[in-house]
Amino acid sequence: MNARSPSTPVASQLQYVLVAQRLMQDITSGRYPVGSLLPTEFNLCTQFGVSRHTVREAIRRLQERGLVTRRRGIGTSVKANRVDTRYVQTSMAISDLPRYVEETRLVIAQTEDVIADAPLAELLQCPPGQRWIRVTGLRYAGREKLPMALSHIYINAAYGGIRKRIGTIKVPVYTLIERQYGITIVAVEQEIRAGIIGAADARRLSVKPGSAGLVVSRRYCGDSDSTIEVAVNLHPADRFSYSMSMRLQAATGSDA
Amino acid sequence: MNARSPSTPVASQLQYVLVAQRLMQDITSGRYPVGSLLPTEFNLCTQFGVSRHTVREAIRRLQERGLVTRRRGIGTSVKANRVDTRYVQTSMAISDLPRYVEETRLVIAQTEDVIADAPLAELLQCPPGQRWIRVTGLRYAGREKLPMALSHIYINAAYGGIRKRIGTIKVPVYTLIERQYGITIVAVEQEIRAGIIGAADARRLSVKPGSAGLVVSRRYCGDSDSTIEVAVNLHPADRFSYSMSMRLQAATGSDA
DNA sequence: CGCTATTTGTGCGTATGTATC
DNA sequence: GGATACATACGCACAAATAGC
Repeated sequence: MNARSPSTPVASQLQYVLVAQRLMQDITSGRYPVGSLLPTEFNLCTQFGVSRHTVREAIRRLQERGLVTRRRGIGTSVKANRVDTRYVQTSMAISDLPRYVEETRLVIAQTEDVIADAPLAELLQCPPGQRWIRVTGLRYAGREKLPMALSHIYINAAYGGIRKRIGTIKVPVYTLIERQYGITIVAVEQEIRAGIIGAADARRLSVKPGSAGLVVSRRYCGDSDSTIEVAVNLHPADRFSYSMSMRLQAATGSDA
Repeated sequence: MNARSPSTPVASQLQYVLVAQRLMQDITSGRYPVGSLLPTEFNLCTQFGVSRHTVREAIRRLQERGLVTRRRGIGTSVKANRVDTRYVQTSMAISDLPRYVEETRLVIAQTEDVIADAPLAELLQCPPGQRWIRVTGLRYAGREKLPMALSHIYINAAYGGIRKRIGTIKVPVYTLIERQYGITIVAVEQEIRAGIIGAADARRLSVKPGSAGLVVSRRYCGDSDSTIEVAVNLHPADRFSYSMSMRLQAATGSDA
């Protein structure tokens, strides 16, 4: 179709893209060194023969990539001469830690004391023989009839005081612990894997035995990596998916 | 939890910030639920008594925060109703994705042109009928004999120039595109779900048909949410789990 | 100190292009 | 083809921050 050389980028007919590309070239080539000022917007307008709106849209792209900063009354200064993916911080919004709990309700089926045997100690990352409380229940989303998950929540026996409050209010268990014992969850480790739902769990979840499920295990850590709570949720495959998005964080122009 | 209380004084007199705040409130409050469409730009103009330019600037802020996506001819749809949580992912950011690829090798089985039908267009978030390139292959970790994933990579036909280079070097496909076409991946959306591995896929992965698998779909977005690449990986449940850790971060809260 | 010129930031109006239904 | 809705692009005016006189 078009005999363009393989290394040539597709030509965009968009004015502001063209201007942005030209400026990026001029920055990477060293025509506008790091620390120097770009020509003024008005200057670029006449230079490229486009409106100020277009120039600003082009510079906005440079700014989003962390190449320049703009300061009112000063101008647009070059901050970097290449898009550096190493230090570009990716902030991500996890869709559901608090929201997940707020919009679902946990119906508790069972609460029992357990002593951590070897495999459980592995999961909880605690020495074997420790006492824990295991809460088992079904989690429902909104007014859905079918449960979205079968939950097993393990609580360190040291925080057993919250036992009676679980399920009574729409607050995550770890928040209950944080409030009552004045501690803070410092980190969360999460593992997601797939699994087959066995006969017993399938009956509780109202799915066919042998169907696929998503197992989400979360470990809530306090100071010095101590395990405060571990939640294991088994989701039927067709009732839950885990999604998240990561965005490039635009460098804030403030050179604080 | 930095929800703005109604009594909080509004520090900014900027029109587009005010409009953006109002819209964010209406999204988080559920007036505009996730999946619904925002009023049209023209509609918002009359509603807030501002110009379209201002409305667009406000919506741009929502877009930068990952709250909405805009599609020409359709409208502005709500993607999420919460800007941020207390937790920020530390272990697996965009910067770590390249490493994942470097430590694995992709053996390509097939490369073909496809036209996006309705379901594929949904996955790729593109209009139906568009041309894409689909690369199918098996991904191996280290020197393992058994593949860790069956990969389907969809590449926008506009970036077909990288076709021959895939698999030849240990670099992610999206990096190839970024380099050759001078564009930047601005966001990544990821979805994880469970599924049953069918007969054909099971044979390629050397697993028993009907066993469980983890499906990880990643969508790499360029500017204005355009889809540049989509990668769908099907992992046998016993060969892969997705883990990450989040550490508490001081609430950003900075709306500035 | 105030004043002015410069430069980016905000905001308005309008027109046209393009994708979707 | 027409209606709708976002995308691009032009123009203009004024505000706010800065630097220099």
